[in-house]
Amino acid sequence: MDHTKPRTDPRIVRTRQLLKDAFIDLLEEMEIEKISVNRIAERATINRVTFYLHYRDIPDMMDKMADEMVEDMQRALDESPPIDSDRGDSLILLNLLEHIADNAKFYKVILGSRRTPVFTERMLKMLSDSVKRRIEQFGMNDSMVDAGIQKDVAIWYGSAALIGTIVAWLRNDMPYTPTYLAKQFTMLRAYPQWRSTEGV
Amino acid sequence: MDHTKPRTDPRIVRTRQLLKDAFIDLLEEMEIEKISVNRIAERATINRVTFYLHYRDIPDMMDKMADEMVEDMQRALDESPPIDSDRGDSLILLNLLEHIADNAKFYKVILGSRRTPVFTERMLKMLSDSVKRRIEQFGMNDSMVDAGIQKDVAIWYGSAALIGTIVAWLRNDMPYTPTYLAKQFTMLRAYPQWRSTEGV
DNA sequence: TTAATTATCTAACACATTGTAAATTAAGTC
DNA sequence: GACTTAATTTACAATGTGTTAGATAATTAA
Repeated sequence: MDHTKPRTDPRIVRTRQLLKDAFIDLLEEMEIEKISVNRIAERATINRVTFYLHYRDIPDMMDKMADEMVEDMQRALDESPPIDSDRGDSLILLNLLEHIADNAKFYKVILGSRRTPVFTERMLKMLSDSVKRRIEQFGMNDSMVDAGIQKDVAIWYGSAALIGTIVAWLRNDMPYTPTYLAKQFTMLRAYPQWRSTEGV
Repeated sequence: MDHTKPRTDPRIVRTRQLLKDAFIDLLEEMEIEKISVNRIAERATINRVTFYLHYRDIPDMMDKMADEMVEDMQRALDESPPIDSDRGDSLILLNLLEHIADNAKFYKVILGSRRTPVFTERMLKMLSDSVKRRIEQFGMNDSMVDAGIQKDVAIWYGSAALIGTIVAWLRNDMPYTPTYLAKQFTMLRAYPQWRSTEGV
């Protein structure tokens, strides 16, 4: 089999980049309901017909952008050092947080927008898969097992807490450094979270 | 001032109910992008023009439905007994979970749909306000304060974990009873969640 | 029960958006 | 420089949007 990739035509790269940039641009300015293929093409200075040569429709474009986002995030996670130190867990997350901070404009628009759930959905899936793998590899905390906590509930809880915190962090214009936030995660996991008289 | 409410015309009640039911119906069948005012009116056996007598457009309709949803949820929370027993916290949540279970069809469609973030957004806001009020009333756990956990991060983390777990519970067709899930919440808050070698 | 009120329906309109097609021009590859 | 492929232009039918004006039906008040 020939795996020499054909090196895509620069025109394709250029067009897709222009379209994606235009989309992010528009998302900053208006609700997604108001964004049409017309507007995207106009903003990208690309003919509308050309849009359809690359994407079936806007949701299809968003799907593909979400694919790329997840790939980037996964790459950031994979670049992390192996877990060996006792602070390994926060270090892994740190790389992800730093990757997000480095591309803050993109992530703030895409994850912070109130009407683009595709992206948060995909990120949630990635993180919960990741949490799941680790739980299956290492098992749960003994005290959790003893207490009768269901594995799937722990996965739902943990991954939702992660992504929700990251999204809130972005929406609030990242008031903490990635390092500081990563430490907060470690502590939130390490300490019981509420007194018995609290909670919703 | 005269506060005798004018008792809304039954035709208005009927029409709005038909429109909302039709919308939920369609959301079960197709992605929101494919739902038009045309289709909603047709399914509701209501003239399309009549739709515009009640709502400005589809997002406006969703906003109003989200308002009503939050009102219902808040009512369920308010009906809860005051916190006096040492299991008070899980009992409060229990009423919310039971309310959701009682209206499972509606909530599964509305919160489970991958493209209707308005509703999860609003629920997140309500829950995080609720978590915030309690934290401000009772303060955080001493061990959390000592560890230097930020109040806002704790709020983000806790409310995102709550809503994410509830949404996952719905999407998985509620494999646990409300009571059981409420207990899981209590335990997840009471025990450290990961060993030091775990986490994303 | 009748009269007044108000919600819904009908038909029509201008306009935007969608998705596709065929022929032409421009850019990139070999 | 010849070949290949991407992007453009122009055009089209179909669908959706939001609004208007007048007719009809249901509700309420006298």
